[in-house]
Amino acid sequence: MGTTQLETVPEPKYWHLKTVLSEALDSEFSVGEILPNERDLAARFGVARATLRQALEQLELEGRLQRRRGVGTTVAPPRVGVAVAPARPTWPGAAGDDWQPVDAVETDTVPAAVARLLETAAGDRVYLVRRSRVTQGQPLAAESLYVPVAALPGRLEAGVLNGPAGAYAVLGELQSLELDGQDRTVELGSARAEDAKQLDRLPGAPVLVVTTRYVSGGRTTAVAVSTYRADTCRLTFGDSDAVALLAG
Amino acid sequence: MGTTQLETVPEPKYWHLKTVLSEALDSEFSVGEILPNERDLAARFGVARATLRQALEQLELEGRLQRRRGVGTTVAPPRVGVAVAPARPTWPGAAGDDWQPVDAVETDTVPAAVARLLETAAGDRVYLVRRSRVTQGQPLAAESLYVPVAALPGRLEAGVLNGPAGAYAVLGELQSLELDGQDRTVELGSARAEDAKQLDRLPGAPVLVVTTRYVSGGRTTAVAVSTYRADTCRLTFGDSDAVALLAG
DNA sequence: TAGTGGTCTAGACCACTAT
DNA sequence: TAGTGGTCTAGACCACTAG
Repeated sequence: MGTTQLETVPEPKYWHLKTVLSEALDSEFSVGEILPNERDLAARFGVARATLRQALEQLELEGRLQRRRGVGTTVAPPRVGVAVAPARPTWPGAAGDDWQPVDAVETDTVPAAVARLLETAAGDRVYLVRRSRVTQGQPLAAESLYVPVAALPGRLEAGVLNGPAGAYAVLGELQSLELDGQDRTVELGSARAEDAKQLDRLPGAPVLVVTTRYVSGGRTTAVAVSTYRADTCRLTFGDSDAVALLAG
Repeated sequence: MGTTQLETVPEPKYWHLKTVLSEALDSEFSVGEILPNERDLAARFGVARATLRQALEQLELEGRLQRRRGVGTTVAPPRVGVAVAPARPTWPGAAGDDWQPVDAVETDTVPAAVARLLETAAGDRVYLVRRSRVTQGQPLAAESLYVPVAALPGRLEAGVLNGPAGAYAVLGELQSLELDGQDRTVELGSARAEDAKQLDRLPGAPVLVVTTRYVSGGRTTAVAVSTYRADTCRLTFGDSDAVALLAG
């Protein structure tokens, strides 16, 4: 201990900056308020714009900020809690789910990861149903539901598939099957171009990818890949007993 | 259609780069293989290093790559599926869970979000138990478990709290209570310095934050905040029926 | 058209790991 | 000590939004 020198912790500037900004957001800003632009902020803190942006990116990742090109940076509202797992297994499109059918097509191009779950071979035909989930005007999630054509009792004509009506048609066929169970995985991903558009984000935006496997008759009958905006969503996996106890 | 000009889509360079690299990873590299260093890669693709890094960051976020300072960039193995929700609610520390107790302390500083769930007031004493989850030598997750001192039947002396033994002591007290239910939320976060260290990542690394609320006697008795490495983990929420069917 | 965030460059230096 | 990824700079231009 021959020196009084404080332990030199070369904490990165952007990290320190993030902390400072985070505290400022708590104390001096309210939800929806617009921050100064990036050039001004960088100048105010005496750092390059790229460094400032690194801090802003982290805060956006944590759901504290919202940035929109051409508009500015605003203080984000708290994340929305989104119920992901219903109390009891149900098919997608069952009464009471929050999804809006968008369209449906028949195809044979299936992501490798999905094909593995469905145990389909290359070239097998599947219905692809696209849906979206919206609350209070804000798009929360986009979903692709894959159902092997062979898994449904009736074959749907290509003519009826277009648009939301087509999506309803496929979902309707599903309800006639008995659902034995389902399981889910959650992982981090980045939005593909198509999803990004639907989510009102730029391609590559961080998303929480929920993969749901529906089991019927001893085999996987459908797979849903739902991508939730990671900046605005908090996924909830409820236990109805616990919820009931606290609510009562 | 008066022009043969292809639609000019100014796809960002880093996005295109990411696609190219991603395909190369699929076809030309195997797990664990070392990529050329960033300066060489950037030169090879004719872009600035910062641009190349933007593409690598995305791929790392998606779990395709693993980068380590001073070492290099390697092709990551597929994400590990981590069971997050046991078939039936159990207290943390119950027989068979994968967590290793690290230590425990008594404190009155609780994150605001946790205090809200526990319905504790400022100054209320809580036990803070830290645990970690490891598979095959790789740290997967770090956890902070908060239990109000008032919620446990017996008061633990400060002396017994240090180290893993202290953690076991608190967890042991919990088992004596009846667990009515639990629920969980999953959201994206960035690793705090302490967690980052435990996870062998840099501060700010993306993590999946699982918040579990344990309900006993009609109130929230404990809250666990578990942070999983987002790059290496895929959280699974199993349905034992479905799993049993597929396994059989 | 003015102002915003998004992309990109060509450097520099630092922190860390392995030899 | 050499080589890696991590941080940082000071610019430039582009894509988008709104008045």
